[in-house]
Amino acid sequence: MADTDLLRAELTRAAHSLGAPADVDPILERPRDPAFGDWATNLAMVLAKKLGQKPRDLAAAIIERLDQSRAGIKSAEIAGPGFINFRVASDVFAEGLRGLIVADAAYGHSSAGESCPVNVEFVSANPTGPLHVGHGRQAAIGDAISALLSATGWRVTREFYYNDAGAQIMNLATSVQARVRQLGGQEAALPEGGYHGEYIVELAQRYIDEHSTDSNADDLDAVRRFAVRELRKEQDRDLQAFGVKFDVYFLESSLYDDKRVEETVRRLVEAGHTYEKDGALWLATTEFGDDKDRVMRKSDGTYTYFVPDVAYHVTKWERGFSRAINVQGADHHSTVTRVRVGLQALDAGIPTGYPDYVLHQMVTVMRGGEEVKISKRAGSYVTVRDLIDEVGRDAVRYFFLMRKGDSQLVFDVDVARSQSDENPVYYIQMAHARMSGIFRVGDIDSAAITGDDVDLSVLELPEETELMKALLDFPTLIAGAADALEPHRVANYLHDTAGKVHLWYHKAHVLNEPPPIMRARLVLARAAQIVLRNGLEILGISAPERM
RNA sequence: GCGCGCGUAGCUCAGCUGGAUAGAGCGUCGGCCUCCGGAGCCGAAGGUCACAGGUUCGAAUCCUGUCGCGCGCGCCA
Repeated sequence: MADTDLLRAELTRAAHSLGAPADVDPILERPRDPAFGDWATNLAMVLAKKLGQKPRDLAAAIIERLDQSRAGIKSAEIAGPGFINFRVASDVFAEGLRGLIVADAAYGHSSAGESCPVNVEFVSANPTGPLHVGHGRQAAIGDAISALLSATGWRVTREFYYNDAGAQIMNLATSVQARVRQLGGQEAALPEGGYHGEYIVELAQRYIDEHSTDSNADDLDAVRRFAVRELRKEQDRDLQAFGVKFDVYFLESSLYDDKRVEETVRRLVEAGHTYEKDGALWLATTEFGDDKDRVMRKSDGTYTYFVPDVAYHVTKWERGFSRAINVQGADHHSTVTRVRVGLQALDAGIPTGYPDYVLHQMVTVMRGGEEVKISKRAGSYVTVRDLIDEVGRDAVRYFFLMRKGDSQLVFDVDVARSQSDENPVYYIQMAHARMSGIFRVGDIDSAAITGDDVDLSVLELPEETELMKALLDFPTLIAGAADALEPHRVANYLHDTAGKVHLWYHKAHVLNEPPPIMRARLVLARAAQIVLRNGLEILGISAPERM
């Protein structure tokens, strides 16, 4: 139903009749300057060389062969070095708006994913402390990617992987144990590389309160179970406050319980890519492009983290996820090669690029013009909870999503918490609230607006045309953002579109205008409201009716 | 040293997978409140797209090199 399909088909037909290869795929884009028209194509320039003609001559020939009414355009002009600029027939806009309103909550959605299962793993924090800002960025990005994939027809499973089995968990347990003993008045040093955050002391105190028979924390296993359980609860609370829900929580420890780790080692050995050296078992990852071989089983008999990671991804594959996406901080990028290589070494028919990775760069938190590095509770890092408490869920989400993942992000707390025009998230929400306000003040049921029997050709202001174009671009934008796994495109689109909404709102009154004008503008207001709401929905940000 | 990412306005960043005169917000300067909410709108100034080559009709975008910043490079996760 894309409004460009007809035009593209006509262009293809015209190009073929001029001798273009069978696989021509005309590209249509919005000209930078709206004065050039509604759509432009570089088709003539692309074909000029192949057909041995001058671009402008070719453009003229293409236009001549175009059935303009069938293509849904009212004019086609040659410009510059050989662009063809089009103006669409006004009923194309009208039909687009009506279709938008009928689709309502489904507008922008598609069935491109054909209900294929996809696993999106994100956050995956160790249960050794509160979630930090990096986890926050992952949570926002992972959740938005999941929403984008759902909207484009994929069957999404949001998954959280708990590293609850490794050495760092023992580290946590002994850290808490030391704090318990300190609280009991004993000399007890934190272990090497132990956790220093204030939250460890809090955990120790609660352990004492709840375990009167073990006031010296001699039962290290009990301490471990207690600490992991409490920290998982705390992480769950933070994620809930952030509005993120997971479908599956996968425990690393279960891979040991189910013997999947050993099974994976066995299969790797069987596949013939392993060898023993210095008392350890190695995987020859260099055979698959890694820069050095990796240890699988240490000389002390335990496994490196890499083995359960591979075993874990085997379960994703075996659970039927032909597509898997991992959202991680760039500080983990070395695992990308290793996991993929490990899967390849199994010779199990898993594709080379499995799983997909979306890596995001580091986050810097600024307050008062200075970098914030310390959270009192967590010690060496700022927590997600700190940010949510200070600036609110919507602003935190937006700020984590407004930038491309692969550039570093500066989170300016002062801007995020300001309730003014400095703050882009309020700007977008305000645009939505304004559209809602029109219906509220006019006492009109927005859901009853259909656009049927309304003459939309009276929407003639340039601000109205620009707004309509933006609204009709939404499905393409969503498809592109989902395809590229780049939710920041949605954030930027919404900010841009909100600007067009404000502009129009300022320029054109809706209520108390002559009935034909008012009815047409109500349709536009309804369409804008739907697009803003659907876009915010994908980002996990609320769309308030009033602010 | 090697690998990955980044370098665009004073600051924070977009730039739709190679297109037309380089875009936004903030900041600076100057305007607009009988109004469906001013949490808004309009205008101005501000650029060697890090640098040097290359590819082609056409490069911020692709390739090579140099410089700078971040992250990673363990029988840690």
